[in-house]
Amino acid sequence: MRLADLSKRSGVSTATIKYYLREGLLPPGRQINATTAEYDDGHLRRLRLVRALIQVGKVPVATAREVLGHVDDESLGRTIRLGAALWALPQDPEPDEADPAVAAARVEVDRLLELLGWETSRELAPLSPVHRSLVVAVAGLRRLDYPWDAELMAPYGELMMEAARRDLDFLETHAQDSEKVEMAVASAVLFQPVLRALHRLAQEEESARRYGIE
Amino acid sequence: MRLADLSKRSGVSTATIKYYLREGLLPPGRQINATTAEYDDGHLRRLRLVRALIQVGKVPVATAREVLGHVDDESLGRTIRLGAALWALPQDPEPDEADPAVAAARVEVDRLLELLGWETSRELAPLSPVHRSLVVAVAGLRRLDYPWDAELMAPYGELMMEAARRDLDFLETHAQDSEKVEMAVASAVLFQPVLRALHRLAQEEESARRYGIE
DNA sequence: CGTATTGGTGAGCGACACTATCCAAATGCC
DNA sequence: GGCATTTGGATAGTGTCGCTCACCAATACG
Repeated sequence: MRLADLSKRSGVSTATIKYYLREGLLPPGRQINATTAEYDDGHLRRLRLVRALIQVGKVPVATAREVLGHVDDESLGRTIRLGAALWALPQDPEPDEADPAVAAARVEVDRLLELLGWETSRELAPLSPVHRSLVVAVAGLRRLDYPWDAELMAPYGELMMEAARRDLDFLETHAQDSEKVEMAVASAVLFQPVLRALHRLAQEEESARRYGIE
Repeated sequence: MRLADLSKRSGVSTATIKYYLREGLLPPGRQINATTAEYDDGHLRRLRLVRALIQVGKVPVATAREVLGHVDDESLGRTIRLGAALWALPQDPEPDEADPAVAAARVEVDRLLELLGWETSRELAPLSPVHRSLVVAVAGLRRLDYPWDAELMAPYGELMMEAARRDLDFLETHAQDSEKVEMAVASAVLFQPVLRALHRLAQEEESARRYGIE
C-alpha cells in the first residue's frame, strides 16, 4: 500500500498523512527506493487512532505523539505501557498553587477520595495528572461559588466507579492482548463524547419528564 | 465599579474585558459620560460565567454569545430558556449523511433509546443537537471497528440517567429561580471536567485493584 | 520516451482568543 | 487653572495550532 492508497482507504489527505509522518505520529513506511514507501494495515489502524485522538479527543499533536510513544514502547510491560499512555493523555494547565481556591479544592478532593475509599488514588495523588485535572476542575467550580463538597460528589464517584468496572470488563473480554493498550487509549478518548452525550440526553429526558416539554 | 475595578475583582485583564464587551458576551456598563461606565455585581457574575464557558468548557466565543443570548431572553419562560441555552451548547460538526457508519450509528442509537425507554429523546431525536453529537460519536467508534451496540451501552445510559436525576435535584435545592438558568449552564460546562476526571480516577483505581501497580 | 506520481520539505493559511497600541475626552491632584 | 493620568473605545497585530499548498528531484508507468 502506498501513500495514496493509505489516503484513499483512510479518507485522510496525503498532505495530512505527510504531516503526521513528519510529526512522528505515524511510523515511516518501509522504504523501497527513493520514491516509494510501502504501508500496511498497521499503518492504517494507527492512522485511525491518530485521527481519533486529534479530531474526536482534541488531543494536541504533541500530546498524541507522547501517548503513542508509550503505546509503542516495547521495553515496558503491558500494564505499565497502558498506565503511561493514559497518564500522558490529560492536557490541563498546571494549577496555580498560589490560588486559595486550588488549595481548598485539593483538601476537598482528598476528602472525597477518602469517603470513596479510593486508597490507591490517594497514594498516587501528588503524581497523577488526572488527580491534578480534578483539582483544577473543582477549583474552577469553587471560584464560581459552587457548593461543591465531598459528600455531594461521592455518589457521582460511585457512579463513575461502576462505569470504570464496566470499562475494564469490556476491555478484558473484547480485546486480544496485543491490542489492549491501543484499545484502552481509544476508549479513553472515544468513549468520552459518548458518555457526555448520554449524560446530556438523560438530562433532557429527565427534565422533560419533570417539567414537560412546553 | 469601573472597568479597571471589574478587571481587578475578576482577575481578567481590561483588554480581555473590552474584547468580551465588543463581542457581546458582556452587556455594556451604564454609561455615565464619554469616559466612564459603571459596572455592577451582575457584570462580575456574568464575566465569571463567560470565563467558565470559554476557558473550562472550551466553548467558542460565537457559541457562548448564542448561549448567553438565550439565558438573557426575558421573553421566554424559564424552562424554555434553559432548554434553548443547553441546546446551543454542543459544538460538534454536522454528521456526513453519506457515511454508512453514520446511518448505522443512527439506527443503533435509536435502539438504545428504545431499550432505555427514553421516549422524549426519541421524539426529539431529529432536532436535538445532543442526539446528533451522540450519533457522531458512535459513528466514530464504529469507524474504528468498535463493537458498540445498544445492549452494551444501556447500562451506561442508566448510570447517566442516575447522574442526571442528581443534577436536577441539586439544581432544585440549591438555586433560586432567577439563577437556575445560569446555574444549569454553568453546571453543564463545569461539571463535565469533574465527571471526566472522576471517571479516569476510577479507572486508575480499579485497574490498580485488579492488576496491581507494578 | 514522456507524462504522471512518489515521498520529502519549507512556507503559508485560516481560525481563534486574545493583546498591544493609539486616541480623544474627562478626571484628579496640586 | 494646569497638566499628567486614566477612562472607554477602536484597530491592528500576536501566537498557536492543525493542517495545506507548492515545489523538488527521483522514479514508475503506459
